[in-house]
Amino acid sequence: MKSTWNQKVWNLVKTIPRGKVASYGQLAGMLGQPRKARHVGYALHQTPEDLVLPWHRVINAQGRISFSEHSQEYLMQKAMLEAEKVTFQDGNRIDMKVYGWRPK
DNA sequence: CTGGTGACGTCTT
DNA sequence: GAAGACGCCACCA
Repeated sequence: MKSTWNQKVWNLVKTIPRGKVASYGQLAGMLGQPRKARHVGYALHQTPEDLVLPWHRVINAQGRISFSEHSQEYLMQKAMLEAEKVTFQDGNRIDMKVYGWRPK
């Protein structure tokens, strides 16, 4: 099977350690395509239901969840992160200095 | 092939 | 700090 962009993204997201978070732009940069940050998010949106991914560990460059605060997705993602001991500042922002994934 | 869409990022007011 | 404009390009109809 040919490797599509989506599959590369999914494969990378699977490597994010528990308790850490990464931004869309950061993931895109790891794939050698810093300008495709938007497509990282798009790829996650296209994730099949039978594929289990730690998608909740992916946030935007602002350290915020990209969903609306009123959405069910936002609440679920936040809950998943807090379950991994990831705390929020001001109730809705993540401190990237502390929880940012720093791969070597 | 063409066009619309969009879990984003960066620059400019 | 906040808000708007623009660029980016994979995927789908």
